[in-house]
Amino acid sequence: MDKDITIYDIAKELDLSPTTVSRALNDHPAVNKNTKQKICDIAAQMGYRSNIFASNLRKQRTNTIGVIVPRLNSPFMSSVMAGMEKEANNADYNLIITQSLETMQKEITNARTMFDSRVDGLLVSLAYETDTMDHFEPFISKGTPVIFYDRVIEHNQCTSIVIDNFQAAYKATCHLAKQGCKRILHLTANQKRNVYADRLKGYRYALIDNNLPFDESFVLITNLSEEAGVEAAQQILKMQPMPDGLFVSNDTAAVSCMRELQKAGIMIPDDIAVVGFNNDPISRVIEPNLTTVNYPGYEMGEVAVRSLIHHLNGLSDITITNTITLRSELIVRASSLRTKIE
Amino acid sequence: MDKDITIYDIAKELDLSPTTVSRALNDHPAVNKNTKQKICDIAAQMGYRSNIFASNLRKQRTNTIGVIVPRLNSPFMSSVMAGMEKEANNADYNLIITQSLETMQKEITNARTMFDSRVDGLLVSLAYETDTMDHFEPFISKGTPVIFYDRVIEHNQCTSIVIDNFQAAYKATCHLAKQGCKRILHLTANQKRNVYADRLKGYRYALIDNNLPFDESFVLITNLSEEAGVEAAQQILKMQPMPDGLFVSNDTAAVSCMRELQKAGIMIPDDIAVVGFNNDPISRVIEPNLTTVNYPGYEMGEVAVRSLIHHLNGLSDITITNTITLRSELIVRASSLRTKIE
DNA sequence: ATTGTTGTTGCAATCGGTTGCAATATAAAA
DNA sequence: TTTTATATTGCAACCGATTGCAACAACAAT
Repeated sequence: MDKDITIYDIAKELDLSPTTVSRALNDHPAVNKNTKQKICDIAAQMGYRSNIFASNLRKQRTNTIGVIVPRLNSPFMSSVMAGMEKEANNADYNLIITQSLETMQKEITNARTMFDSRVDGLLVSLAYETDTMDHFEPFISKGTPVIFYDRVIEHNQCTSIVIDNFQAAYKATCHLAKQGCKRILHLTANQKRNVYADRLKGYRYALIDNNLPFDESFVLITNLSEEAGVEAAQQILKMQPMPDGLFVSNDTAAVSCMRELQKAGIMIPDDIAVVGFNNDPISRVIEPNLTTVNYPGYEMGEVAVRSLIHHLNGLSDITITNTITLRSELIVRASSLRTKIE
Repeated sequence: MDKDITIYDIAKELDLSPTTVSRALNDHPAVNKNTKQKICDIAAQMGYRSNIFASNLRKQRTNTIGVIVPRLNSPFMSSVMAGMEKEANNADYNLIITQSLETMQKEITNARTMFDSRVDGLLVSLAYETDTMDHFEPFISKGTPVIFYDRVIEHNQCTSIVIDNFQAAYKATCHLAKQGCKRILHLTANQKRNVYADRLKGYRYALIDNNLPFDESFVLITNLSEEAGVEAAQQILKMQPMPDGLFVSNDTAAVSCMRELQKAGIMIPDDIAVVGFNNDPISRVIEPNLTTVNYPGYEMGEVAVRSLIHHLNGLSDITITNTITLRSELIVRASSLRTKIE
């Protein structure tokens, strides 16, 4: 197993040309059946493996998909990655994964790496901060497809894969209103990102439709970390009057906020009803169980990769498709259910 | 931005040879300072980017690390991935990630993919089922370094990166014994894997050292999924007498088991004290908070990549290093603390 | 016997960098 | 002035697979 076997070695062995060997191994129709069989047998026997660099160099295609993700270690994003990996693997594509850690700087560097790696396509979920698309232009102008998922942006050459954040937030807020909440606070993140902007909008429309006043001081913009949840709770405790409903843009912050409120003696859902977002495992563990929006991460990953590969194979065209919206649903649990009202 | 710029284009532009251009861009010492400067300037200006396939083809090196992981979507593994990505990115390496989904079949396919992709090194955490190492032999005999992390196996050419599972389990079990538990049940997984075999061993030694009898029916082998936790709870409820202590090999199963027990009216920790493993976020959310073993996933990922790259750069030799053991610690929380005993 | 068709194979160029060795220029030493 | 050392640069082969085009054989159609 010292030196690598090449098609030249196989060719010499069978007294054929490298051309024929190459064709045989790629199942080209213009090769005699017997010859093909013989070549494949010998190849297997000699332990041949194709040199993908030579192949890529020649074919100008890499069979590699680049993924830029804000953070790998969140339950939602790791589900997305798992779904992507499965689909990519099925279609014989490799995945190169990098994380932006929510900074635009790293996102730009990552994009550059992907570009240099000549990925066949790029899947991106934007960092909190990102406010320019310049780093994706090289892909566009080279014709490399770019698909945004979850944290997306409008671009006339790129498909976006999302859930209906407006709708989800609208329903979540309406649900709180139905439970009798009059002063609903919204804890969310950077408004540059569609997911948070849309949710805020959904929240506002729901307030209007339920004849509740909108109060700017009832919208807290944070990074939705565990700590942010705690801080939000401390702020809430100081409010006069306190909110009686809480709609948080992710479960991590919702849970840590709930716990901090509980520590201060607040009863959930009676004093404050809470709704989260994502349906992370913790939402089913916290007491009372957290009402949340189920967010199909795994499917989102699958769909993203599948769309990309379809496009690469010419089976569809993502420059035409604008947006793919996946179904999400409000899962009502005890954290927002006021039995007395029901 | 239509056609890619090559070193030939730059060469022509400056009336130099491609050789010199290549050398200049790689900061080769045998190139005149001024020439180098000029070349770099033009390259930047023309938007040149190196074709890594041509380069890899010639250099027989890929600057890519392969990672095989059982599942991407677990809090522990996604932390490991995050740590790996950070370190790899720092050192200008790419990561190709695949998941075995706990089957040996997929692990073998993945290894094959990695081999074909000619990764410079391989990081592996074994699937539950795996019981042969044949699929890693091609790497070994080609001199491609392989490092195992977490779910490891003894191999005289490979370094393993682990925590001291024996020690951790020993401490966890002793802790339960100190809390007055006399009948401690151990819920764990496939004994093919070091992590679970070592923990069982730690559990057994702890029983001995605390003068507690070992009972085979008190060791449940499962896949540690959420469902497995529920089933374990149902089994436990049927036991006569019931265990009064529970040491579970991960937090997911520990939590779902606890909840099922609580549903049946069991008081935790008074009727049954529980210890988990991993320090997942849910362990801090469940009521009562789960005592668990803190498991440095992020660091493990960092260390794995760092060791690999050091080896690749000749700064160390992983065929000499046998095992790198990271620190872990028992985090005592309410799920195992019996105040009356304290 | 001639032309056409189909099936199979090979030639040679190509993808874009890298590198051993030789060539040349320039400066320093004899 | 000649010799030797040093600094720069280029030639040409190479890495391994792919592919347009031509070549050739075998056989059918005319």
